[in-house]
Amino acid sequence: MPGTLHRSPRKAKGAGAERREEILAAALRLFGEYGLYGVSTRHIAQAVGVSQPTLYAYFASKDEIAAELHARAFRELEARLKLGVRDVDTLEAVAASLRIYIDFGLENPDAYRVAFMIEGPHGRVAVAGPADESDVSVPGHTAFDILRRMIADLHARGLGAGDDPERMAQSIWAGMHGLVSLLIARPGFPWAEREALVAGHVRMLAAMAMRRDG
Amino acid sequence: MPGTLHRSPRKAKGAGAERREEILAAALRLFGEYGLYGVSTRHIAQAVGVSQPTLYAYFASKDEIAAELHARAFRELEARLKLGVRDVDTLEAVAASLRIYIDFGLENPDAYRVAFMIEGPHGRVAVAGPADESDVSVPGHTAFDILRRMIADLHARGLGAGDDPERMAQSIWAGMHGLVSLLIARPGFPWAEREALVAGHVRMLAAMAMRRDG
DNA sequence: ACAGATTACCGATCATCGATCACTTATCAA
DNA sequence: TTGATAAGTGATCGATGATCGGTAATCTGT
Repeated sequence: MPGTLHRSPRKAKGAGAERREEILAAALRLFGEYGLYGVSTRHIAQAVGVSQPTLYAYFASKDEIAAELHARAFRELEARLKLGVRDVDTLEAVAASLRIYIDFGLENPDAYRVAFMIEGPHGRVAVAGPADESDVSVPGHTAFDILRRMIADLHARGLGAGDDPERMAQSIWAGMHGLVSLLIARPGFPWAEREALVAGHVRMLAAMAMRRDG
Repeated sequence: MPGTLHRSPRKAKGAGAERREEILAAALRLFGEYGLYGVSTRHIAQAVGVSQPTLYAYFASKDEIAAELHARAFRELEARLKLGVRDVDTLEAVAASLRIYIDFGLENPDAYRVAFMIEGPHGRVAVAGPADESDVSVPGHTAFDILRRMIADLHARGLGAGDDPERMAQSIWAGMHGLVSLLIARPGFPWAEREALVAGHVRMLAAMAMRRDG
């Protein structure tokens, strides 16, 4: 007698798309704690309270769950940057804008890890949507564009004149990603006090973005 | 009749510890190309030309293979740093020392990925030896110590006086790791010309390490 | 030359993994 | 009441990391 069930599916009416959110919430928590490859689809299903095949009614694969979290993390980061990056006339203002990125990563290590630090198939970072990263529609490019525009803004004001703005933006991005990813990946390292470390780091990067000498 | 074999084991006399090296070489190449979780123990065994259980005669687990590669990558990096980091009296000299780290990562992306970028069990970076990263015997701390001493050297000469040397060293390390890991992980991103990007990045970091203002 | 110990290796097998399948149950529209 | 649809399940697939008992080649001591 296969397929017999004694529990009642659909606990409440119109549970429709909420299951999908439950799955994503559980997956985000578990991926952050145990890593993408340390969590099985059965673990996720158990955390949600459904059977394992049920996940495949909402996602085509485990990677697609990670890709959705990846895309959402980028959208959240972009939303924060759009709200937070305003005037960039002083070093403190530039540093504050850069902190938005770093604070996002440190406050959402699960999302940041899923978005930036988990190796996907073939050693590449998992990307939702088109696989061609030169496509500006790929999540993450919008976030980087905000940084790029900020640097271009500074350049138009005659700051950071000696360097190509594009290169400078990439250097600054790398500087921010490096600190966030290391703080997340190596919690056992004897780091300096975090607030001072982050504050000094963003001031360093902001100063480099604004310096007038070559 | 189980266990029957028609090929001859031990092709040449005294092949003893060479198998271990063959396994490590194959694993390094495959991990770099397909990622730690994109390569199975059967793939490694096939590349070496042995059966899969044979790997377990030389390593306790797949993770131990990765851990050995991790430790070797660190030793190689440390050797390069010890040889290359000398006088740090000019900005160019400091930048050249920092380039040793970045060039190592870009020239050995397989090793760098295994050492710094692959998430291990429980989302932590896989580490050979003691799990306590505050232990200085952990691979990687020696490499960082060289950087720390260089920064302390600058500090003793009255450069970078405004900042805590330890914090500065961690910021610089993060800046280097960020660029290397992003260049490796996101090859499809529209990066600026690599040589100019790297040269500008290390000059930026070196300038921060040596600046006299607060 | 021979016997025992050691080295190096293999086929078979295990639990678990991501994924697919046929099937059942609950709900709703006609 | 009936048919369609949404939602979920147990059984099962090939592949994975790891373990087991057993075999063939080599070495050592006599």
